[in-house]
Amino acid sequence: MGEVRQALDATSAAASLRSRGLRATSARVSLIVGLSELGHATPEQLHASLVLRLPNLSPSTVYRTLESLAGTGFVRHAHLTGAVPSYYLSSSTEHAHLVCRDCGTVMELSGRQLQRFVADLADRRGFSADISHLTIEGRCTDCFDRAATEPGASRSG
Amino acid sequence: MGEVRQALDATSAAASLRSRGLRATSARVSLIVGLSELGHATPEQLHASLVLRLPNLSPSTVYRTLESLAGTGFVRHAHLTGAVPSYYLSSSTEHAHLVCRDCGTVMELSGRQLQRFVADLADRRGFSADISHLTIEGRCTDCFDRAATEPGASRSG
DNA sequence: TTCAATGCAAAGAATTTGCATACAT
DNA sequence: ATGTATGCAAATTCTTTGCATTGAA
Repeated sequence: MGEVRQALDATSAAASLRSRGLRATSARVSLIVGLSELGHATPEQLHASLVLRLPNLSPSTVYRTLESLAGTGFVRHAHLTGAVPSYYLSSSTEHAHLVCRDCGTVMELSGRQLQRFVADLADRRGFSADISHLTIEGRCTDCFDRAATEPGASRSG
Repeated sequence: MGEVRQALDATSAAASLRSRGLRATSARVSLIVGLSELGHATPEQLHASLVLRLPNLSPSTVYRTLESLAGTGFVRHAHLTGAVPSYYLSSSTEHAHLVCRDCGTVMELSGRQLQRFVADLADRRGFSADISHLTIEGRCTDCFDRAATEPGASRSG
């Protein structure tokens, strides 16, 4: 499920915040560190995770902080689970997401791997795709094989 | 915004319902006709549109009916606007959606046009993509050109 | 007649907002 | 000291559920 990307420590999280003109409060620093550990998380998931350490962290702070961080480009969101936005640190290079609908695994698809497709779309349709918002649902290798092996039972309904 | 696909008349909507073992109530028939006119719509949009003609159509009926129609494959949904599912008649062939984030136009991208990309994904990542859930955000030709012409102003603000 | 489908209203869940306080700068 | 960011609680919004009734078959 969660792949650790770059475990961001509190010190550099604070520095990043200040460099963007945001205050390095403990809630905010914890939120960034937590998000870097989780990889991708919805506001609720993030709050649930952080509240274990910060018992009086309020949901509204999580919502507001994520929005504020998204405003400065510090985090981005994609719609990995359909309804609710999942946030992730935007420090890595631009990428789309592959989401397995059976096991929930999230994989990244680099811009390079999408290059030809994006160019094709521009040529044929005149459409300039924003790949950082792109989520591709489907099945990962394991779940695909499993589904072929055990016909009838896949997972959650 | 809305492109008319195949305007489904009430008679054939009723017939389609019955052939799937569903009852052809007036609310349900209107919902299908309305959806075929709108092309893509969220439950709320659809209710707002239908309630003009059916003043006491309740939101819950729209939610329940869409779910029931989705269960029989009569409609599908995609996440065109991010948070909320947009429904559309699944009568046409499998396709993904291109959504312009500036003007909101929704275009279809046929499975054929995605073939190479999907094959690539399978080869390189072992990922079996479900293109009917695929939504690609970006800018259509017009909005792209407009953004280039009028720097600074992108959207209806 | 029978039971799926509906409308209504209440419940629930998720997110936003108002405001006094706390705390980073 | 200053004003951003926070916690709390209330308010909103969206969606689901319970239940008596309607109406398609």
